[in-house]
Amino acid sequence: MSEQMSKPGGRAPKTHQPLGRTIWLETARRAFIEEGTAGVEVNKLAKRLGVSRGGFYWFFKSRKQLLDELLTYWADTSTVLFERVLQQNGGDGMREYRALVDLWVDEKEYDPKWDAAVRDWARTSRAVLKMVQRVDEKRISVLERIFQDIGYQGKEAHIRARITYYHQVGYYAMGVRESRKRRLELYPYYARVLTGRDV
Amino acid sequence: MSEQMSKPGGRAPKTHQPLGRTIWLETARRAFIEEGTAGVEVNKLAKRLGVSRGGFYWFFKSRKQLLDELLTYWADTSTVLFERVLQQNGGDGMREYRALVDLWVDEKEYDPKWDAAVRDWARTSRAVLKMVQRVDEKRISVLERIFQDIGYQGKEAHIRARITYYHQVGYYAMGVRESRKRRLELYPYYARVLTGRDV
DNA sequence: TATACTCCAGACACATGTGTCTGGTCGACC
DNA sequence: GGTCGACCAGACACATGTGTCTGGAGTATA
Repeated sequence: MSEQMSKPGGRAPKTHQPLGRTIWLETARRAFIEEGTAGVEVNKLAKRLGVSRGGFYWFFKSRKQLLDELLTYWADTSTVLFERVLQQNGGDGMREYRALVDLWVDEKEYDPKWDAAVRDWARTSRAVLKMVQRVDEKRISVLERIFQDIGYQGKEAHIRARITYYHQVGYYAMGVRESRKRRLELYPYYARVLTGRDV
Repeated sequence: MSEQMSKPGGRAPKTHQPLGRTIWLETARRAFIEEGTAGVEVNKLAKRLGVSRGGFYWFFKSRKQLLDELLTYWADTSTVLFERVLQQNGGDGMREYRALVDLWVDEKEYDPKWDAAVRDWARTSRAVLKMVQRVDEKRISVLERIFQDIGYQGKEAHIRARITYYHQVGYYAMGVRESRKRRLELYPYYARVLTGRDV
């Protein structure tokens, strides 16, 4: 969420974003992850919150506006984690690679379901597709940088970045459910193929 | 499509599949690919066909039955193409690999959008997810066989099969749009990483 | 020609979604 | 204590979806 917090000072000091708004948004996000856009219906959200729809339209102009905000929310928060990997492991390619995989396997900060739901949405909406593609490009360029740091040049770094990223997207798109233990166990095998280096 | 054929006895000659039924199904399939399950609504299908909904319920008990048939239809037709690759290139791993990639790049017989739409659906339906996972397993075992034919043993063949398949699923899930020319141009680079062999 | 069967149009009853509007409740301020 | 603004309940009008039912066309069969 960008900046609609609290009311720290007086009655409404300055940008008093009323609390209820973020609750609607977060509820919408959860419903969206579970059921896709079909789940983001004012009726259903109100039922989840145990209130009537009356308040919703005080915060949002329409259901469409809510969906738009959901998308920009995702876009705003979806690339920072990737870029942080570069900042925190500057230069050491294999360390960067490892850090990224940890991010994926942990599924704490990075939520693949959030990603997958947006990707579904993109299938039936041009605007969403464009947004998702911009995010994907950014992420792939991060991966490309990692493979460059590992020692690959130009096109090979790019191809390895794409294979690694597509592979990851496919993994989540397929809805594979493996234990963390097994994923860590398989890690070196994947790493060897994808990085072409011993691990 | 399992077994809702005809009415062999009557005047309709033999297996006279009443034409209308397959038209409804095929229209549903197209709508499903374009808009997901939300597009498979009797109202919209009727509008597409320029008729009223009256006839639909003569062929189908309900919208749910139509969706069920759509799923089994997909499952029945979705693995045969993969298995044919093995049958037609028996033994020669690199030929098999090449044949499979041709299948993917051509997008004539194999329709990735049909796949992607079902995968979206699986995100919000347990039953569909199970079906998709069974199909994925079958396909991966075909790929595993290919990598075995290339010369990899046990776990390595399995991992390479999974990377290749996940990569492909991710590619389509991301909605990448590249020219056939460019995909063929990149082919050797991918092949070298994925097969670990020169091409 | 009479009959029977396949298939469709359109009305009905019902459910569920959206967005608007009116009338409140509640707490913070003067 | 009165006022004002943030917020919510619930009714309304409307749209769109499902599934049922009735009354047919149209065509092949007897």
